Amino acid sequence: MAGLDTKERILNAAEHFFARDGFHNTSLRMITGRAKVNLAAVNYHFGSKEALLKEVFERRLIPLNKIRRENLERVRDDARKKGCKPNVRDVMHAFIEPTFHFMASGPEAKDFIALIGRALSEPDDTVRNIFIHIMWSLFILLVEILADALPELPKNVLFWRLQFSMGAMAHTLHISQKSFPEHHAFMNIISETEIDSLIEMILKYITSGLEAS
Amino acid sequence: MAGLDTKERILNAAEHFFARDGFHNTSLRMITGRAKVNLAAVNYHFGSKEALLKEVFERRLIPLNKIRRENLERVRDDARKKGCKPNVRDVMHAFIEPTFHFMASGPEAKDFIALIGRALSEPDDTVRNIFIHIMWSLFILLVEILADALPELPKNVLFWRLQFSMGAMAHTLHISQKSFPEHHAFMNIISETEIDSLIEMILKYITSGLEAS
DNA sequence: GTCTATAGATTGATAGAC
DNA sequence: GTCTATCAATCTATAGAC
Repeated sequence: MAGLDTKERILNAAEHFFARDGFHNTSLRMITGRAKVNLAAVNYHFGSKEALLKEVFERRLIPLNKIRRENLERVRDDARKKGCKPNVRDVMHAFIEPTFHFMASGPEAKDFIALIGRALSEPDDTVRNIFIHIMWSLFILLVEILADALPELPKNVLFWRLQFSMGAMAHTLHISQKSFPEHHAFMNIISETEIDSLIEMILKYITSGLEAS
Repeated sequence: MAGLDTKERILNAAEHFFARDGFHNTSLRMITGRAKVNLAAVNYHFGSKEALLKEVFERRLIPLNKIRRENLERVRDDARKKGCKPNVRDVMHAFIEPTFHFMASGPEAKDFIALIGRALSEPDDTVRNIFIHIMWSLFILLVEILADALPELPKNVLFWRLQFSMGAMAHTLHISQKSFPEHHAFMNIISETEIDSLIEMILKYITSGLEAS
């Protein structure tokens, strides 16, 4: 954190605590303490705690969603060129892969991944609304392409299966940082799982669930 | 809330706010205000805010898990009698159905369901640890029976697929009380979905994902 | 831009009268 | 068991010196 400027140090520290303890359970003093900046610096640079949270999300999600959108549009356009339906596995891969690979890109990335893994289920609507607002248009694009890929599936069934998939995804991102009680054999399994095989496993699971007869 | 005694009124009010706003974002004053009891009554009857949370969980989870355990053991014993493997769908039905049907049992039940739908992904470990401690032995039983049902599946793959299923389930319980941005057609789909068809949909999705080749 | 100091509000918990 | 009153700690946010 040495060479970074104040704003970035605050963002990194906030990301860490928001991910580990949640938004309301993190105080500005914890953040400024870890970032080694003055307490007043948060309000000087960001205006409020909530505006800080918004920037924590946007710093990572805007570039990440740009990649996801490009991936999704490519899958859709390729299918159109070939005159066939998009492949469900390809669609979900386009959506999922950037997030999971970002997770493996470094230790600070893990903080953020744990945060978005829980964003949909945050208790109060502060976090949830900021997250959904950023994600919504991309989610609609995903729904539309999946509807092309699974034209025979009733819309409400597609909606629910996509929600199941979002839940599976969010929970997976979330627990990648958590521990389990007792010294159970499963504990090691998590840490030993490589990121590529995890992507492979969740893609197979989700694709199978989405395509169920 | 009129005829109920103080302790039960506090439990109901706490359940409501813990589910809606989360543990740390709920104050004892909110709880006692809704329950129409004195502020000091919480510490008199429960000892602390955290002990109150524990009782909120236990009041519903202990009877619910008793049913789930009986269901699971019945599925396992039936399969043993017949000398065949347990059926994956039957196993997951035994685990899932009591929760979803409890959800439909009344308006207060919805508060609790939203709470456990988020328990696994709560920001801080207060809520999560209490929940996991109550659920752990049942979860292990579920894992063991599923391992019998899917003997050819590597243990780490089974573990992850079960985690995906838990995520799907938790997210589904959680969003059953939430709204989505904009007036999107999907909004109506949620509220119109009947509980039995929701159970059917999630069972089909999860079973298909667990059994994927 | 960074600091100290503090305002102003809210919190969980408790003491003690009734 | 229920009440009032209050403590001690915490929080976000800001004012003002440097």
